[in-house]
Amino acid sequence: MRLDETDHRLLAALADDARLPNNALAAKVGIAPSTCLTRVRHLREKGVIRGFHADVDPALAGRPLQAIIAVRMQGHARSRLTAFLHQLAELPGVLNVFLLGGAHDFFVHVAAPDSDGLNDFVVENLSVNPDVALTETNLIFRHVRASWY
Amino acid sequence: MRLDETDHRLLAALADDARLPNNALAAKVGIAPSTCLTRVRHLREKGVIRGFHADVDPALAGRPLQAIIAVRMQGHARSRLTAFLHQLAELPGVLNVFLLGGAHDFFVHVAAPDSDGLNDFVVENLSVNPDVALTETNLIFRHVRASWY
DNA sequence: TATGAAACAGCATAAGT
DNA sequence: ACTTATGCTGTTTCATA
Repeated sequence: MRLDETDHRLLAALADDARLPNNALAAKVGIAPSTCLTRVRHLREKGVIRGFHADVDPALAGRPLQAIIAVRMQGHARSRLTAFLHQLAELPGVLNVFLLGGAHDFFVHVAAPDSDGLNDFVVENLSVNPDVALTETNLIFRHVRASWY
Repeated sequence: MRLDETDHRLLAALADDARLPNNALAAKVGIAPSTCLTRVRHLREKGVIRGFHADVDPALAGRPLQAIIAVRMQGHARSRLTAFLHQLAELPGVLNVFLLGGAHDFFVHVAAPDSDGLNDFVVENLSVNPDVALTETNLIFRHVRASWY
């Protein structure tokens, strides 16, 4: 699939404001509303746009403490990596999970209510798992969601 | 600010689908549309909802190669951390920037068109900066955006 | 394939209970 | 906080180029 300049401008506009009405979006990009509608629909159907999400501030939603936990698995557990990836993503407070190549196997981006909650998360969901070799918790002081789009 | 059960359900629903119409949202949560409208407005005004964004697949938008680059700064550059944080967030291809406590100062989550593009990013934006002590590039094989909400 | 017009449907808003 | 009513805007379809 090939994206032209107009598509990129549509993506940029919707990444900035997912609720931009079709009329306003069309005007912003310089095409007719009907054209705009079909283009956006195509972008969704092709999977270029995966969805529209509200960006909730974890701190104001009761989880002020964020961390990225680096996880290394035991060598023999390689076959279970993908299953574990999705298992982690279902846990409360988990924001993102990254499957990596390199020194670590996972980065788990998590938001916890407090220090105890974070510790509990690591112990109960990671350390307790015999496939997990080691974890390394990095506290997040600031998180900037970039505008790219 | 205190969030009740209804607020949490609103947040969960909008985090899942930012474009859910107010009517449908109200029905889903079990409140009247007008009540729903005012509650969502409050959540936005208070900053609990920071915005609504389209989730664009970087791979299908011309940037199939993702990485998380760990960055350590020189000791004397601590005062410039925040400025650098926002500077990084403006660069093309940058998805997230995390300011950390611990062994590393930053994690930079970036999407590049290819291997050369990724290398260029690290060299031109990080290595070239005298405040940067070292970088460690971790390739991302899979990325799951968790459903928490 | 993009456009423009016109009919339709559906929502946001604000009143009153 | 809910219900109802109103005005309006987005959305869709179709014909056209």
